[in-house]
Amino acid sequence: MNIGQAAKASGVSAKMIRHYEQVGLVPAPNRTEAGYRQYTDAEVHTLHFVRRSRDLGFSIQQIGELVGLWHDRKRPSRQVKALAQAHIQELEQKAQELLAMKATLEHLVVCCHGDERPDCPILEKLGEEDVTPPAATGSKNKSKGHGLRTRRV
Amino acid sequence: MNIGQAAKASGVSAKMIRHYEQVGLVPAPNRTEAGYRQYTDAEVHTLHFVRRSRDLGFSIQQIGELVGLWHDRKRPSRQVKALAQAHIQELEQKAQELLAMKATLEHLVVCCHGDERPDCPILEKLGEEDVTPPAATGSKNKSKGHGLRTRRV
DNA sequence: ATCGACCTTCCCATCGTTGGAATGTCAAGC
DNA sequence: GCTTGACATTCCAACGATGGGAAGGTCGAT
Repeated sequence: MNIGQAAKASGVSAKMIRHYEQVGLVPAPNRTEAGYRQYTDAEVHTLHFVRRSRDLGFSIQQIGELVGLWHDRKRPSRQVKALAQAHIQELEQKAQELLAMKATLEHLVVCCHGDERPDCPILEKLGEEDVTPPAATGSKNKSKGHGLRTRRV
Repeated sequence: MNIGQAAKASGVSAKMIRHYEQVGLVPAPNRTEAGYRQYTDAEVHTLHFVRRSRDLGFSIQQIGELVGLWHDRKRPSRQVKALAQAHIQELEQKAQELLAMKATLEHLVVCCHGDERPDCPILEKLGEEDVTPPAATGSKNKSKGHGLRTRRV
């Protein structure tokens, strides 16, 4: 299987397959004499696994761990579960941050009549003091870490 | 005001102030003979505005528009409101995507006993067919655009 | 004069993904 | 055979926002 077919079969673009190989997320496949990558079904399967992990928002590094655990038949399921649960926490936190922003913005938006007149409470509030006064989520977690971005498909 | 003071006063790091200037988000301030940037209160105010917009998850480009509207005394508030509402939509969509991932993952996690035994439904499901079967959010919106990431503070 | 705190510009890294350019290879048609 | 088009290869750069650091200039105070 060439990289193009592997891409179609796995749902990972050829570009990304090469990238994943380069960063060591997946092992380098065999090559033809001309240098073309040749993928076995097992390798495509791994790529598919990676793709679905990515769809769940795992970072490359986390996926690396998942793939490692996946290939290790003796891993304790505890490890996998812990990884997944930690990720659930991240997802929850990110979502709450976004929703907090949304709430703040909605709070501003309802004050703005949104017509042809120039006076706009949204801009005024943004220009004045602290936005986000209403009900901080309690935890002072302002999320420092890596971005946790959603797929762009 | 030097850039350091402006940074403290506005909540935008000196690094980012220079960056914003470079990408044209804020105008270049006057300089001393030695080349030091000098910020007026009005400029610091603009930086503060930028900072708070950033806190609400607006992209650089959107903030550019907001700043433009902010400085234009005659803008119709309708424009601002529309911009804000569009952003609310983005935030909502992103949050829902994250929560959908979370739901899927939780669905996998409850199936895993998470002990010392190696069999793990999480990995099995990831390795098999389509994850995310339970209740797609209806909209096929897989969010293509720019990342919409949360601040790292 | 010298020290430390500040400023300047420039380059690099992150994270995941995509784009392009320049070049090489394969399989098919004429 | 030879051309053509669809593939493949590599390398280099970009996005978004931010941080880190080097190498050097400037300020204020002792």
